Amino acid sequence: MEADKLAYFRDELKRKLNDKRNFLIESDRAVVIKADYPKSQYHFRVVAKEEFRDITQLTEEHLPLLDHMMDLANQIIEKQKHLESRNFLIGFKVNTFWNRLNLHVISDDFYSMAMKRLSHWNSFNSELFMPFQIAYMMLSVQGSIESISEQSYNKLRNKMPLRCNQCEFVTNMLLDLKAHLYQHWRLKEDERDQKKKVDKIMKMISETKLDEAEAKPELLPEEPIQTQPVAAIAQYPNENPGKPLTPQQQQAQNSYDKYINGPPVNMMNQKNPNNPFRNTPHFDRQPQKPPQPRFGPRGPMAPRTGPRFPHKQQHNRFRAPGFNECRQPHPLYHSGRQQFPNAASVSGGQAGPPGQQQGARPKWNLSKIFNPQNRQNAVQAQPTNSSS
DNA sequence: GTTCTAGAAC
DNA sequence: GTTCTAGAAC
Repeated sequence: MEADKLAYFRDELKRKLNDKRNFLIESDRAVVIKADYPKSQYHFRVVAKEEFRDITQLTEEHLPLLDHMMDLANQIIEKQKHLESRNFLIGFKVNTFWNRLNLHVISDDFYSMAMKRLSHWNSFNSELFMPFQIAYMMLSVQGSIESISEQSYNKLRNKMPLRCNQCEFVTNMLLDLKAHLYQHWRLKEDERDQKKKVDKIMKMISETKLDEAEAKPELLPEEPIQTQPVAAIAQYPNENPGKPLTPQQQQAQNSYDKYINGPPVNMMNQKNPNNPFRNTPHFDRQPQKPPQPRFGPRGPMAPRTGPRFPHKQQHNRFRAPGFNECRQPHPLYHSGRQQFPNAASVSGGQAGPPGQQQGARPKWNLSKIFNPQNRQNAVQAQPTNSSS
C-alpha cells in the first residue's frame, strides 16, 4: 500500500506531461518544465516523453534522444539571454526519485529557499549529479550507465564537508554554505547591475557622438536605467523582433507566467516573505567562524555530529505575500521578555525595525543585571531617555 | 520529491 | 524549553 502511494508520487513528472500549461517548450520527444522546488534561481527540467525511468535504461541507440534533450536545454538557456550571463549546469541525477527520464538545467548560484537539506546540495554537487557530457560519453563508449548501490547513494547524499562550487570555501554547516552562496549571488547581481549601467552610459555617449557628427542635436529620452528587479525583465523572454517564433516557442511563450524565468532577484529584501533567510540569524558573520554561543547562561554543549542549522531554517517554506502580516513575530527576536538591552531602551527609543538590533549586541553582565542598584538605575533611566 | 510532527536528545 | 530527527503522510 505504501509502495503504491510512493509510486503515485514518483509518477508526478509523467502526470505533468498531460498538461500543456506546464510546458515552457515542447517538442515531439520531450518538454521543458520549470522545477517545482527550484534549487537555484533558475532551474528547469527537460522531461522525455518516451517511457524511460532514468539514464540507466538508456543505451547507445538513445544518443539522438540525448542530443535532442540537450537542444531543448540550450533553448531554455537561450531564453535567459535577456539577463546577464549565468552559468548553467546540465545533467542527470544518478539516482532520481521521479519515474521519468529528466535532464536538469540549473543555474550555478544554488541560491534558493528550497535548498534546505544536505541531500539537496549533494544531489547537484557530488557524484550523484552526472553532467550531460559524461552521460553522453559513457553511453557512446560503453553503451550503458550503471545505477549506483543504495549504500553509495546514501553515503553521497550526506557527504561532508560541503565545498562551495564557486570558490575554496568549505564548511560542515548548510546554513553557513547558504549564507556564503548568497554573498556570491549578491556580488554577481551587483556586478550585473554595474555592467548594465555602464553599458547604458556608453550607449548614450556613442549616440550623443553620432548626433554631434550629424550636427543634429537631439535630446535623449530620459529613460530610467534598468537595474532591479530582473524578474520584471524576465516577464518578456525571447524578445527578438528580428526572429519570428516557431509554433512551439510561441506556445511556450504563451504559457509563461509571472516568474517563469525564476523568482524575483530582490528576494533577499527583509520584507520579502519568500526570503530564504527570513527568521534566521544574521549571516553577516564571518564564514567558517565557529557558531557564537547563545546569549543567556547555557552550559557548554557536547559537539554534535551531523549538520546543524536552525529549526526555522530547516522548515522554511514558501509563503504567499502578506502571509506574515497578521502573524506572531518570530519568537527568537520577539519573545515577550527582553533578551538584551536594545536600541530603544538605551538610546531614546530610536530603534530599528522590530526585532532588528542596532549596533553591536551588548554582552551579558550578570553582576550588573542582578545588582539592585544597577537595576534601579536602569529602570529610572528609561523615562528620562524616552522623554528627551 | 516535500511537508508535517511526535518524541528523542540536548 | 528548545532543537533535531525519523517516519508518516501526501
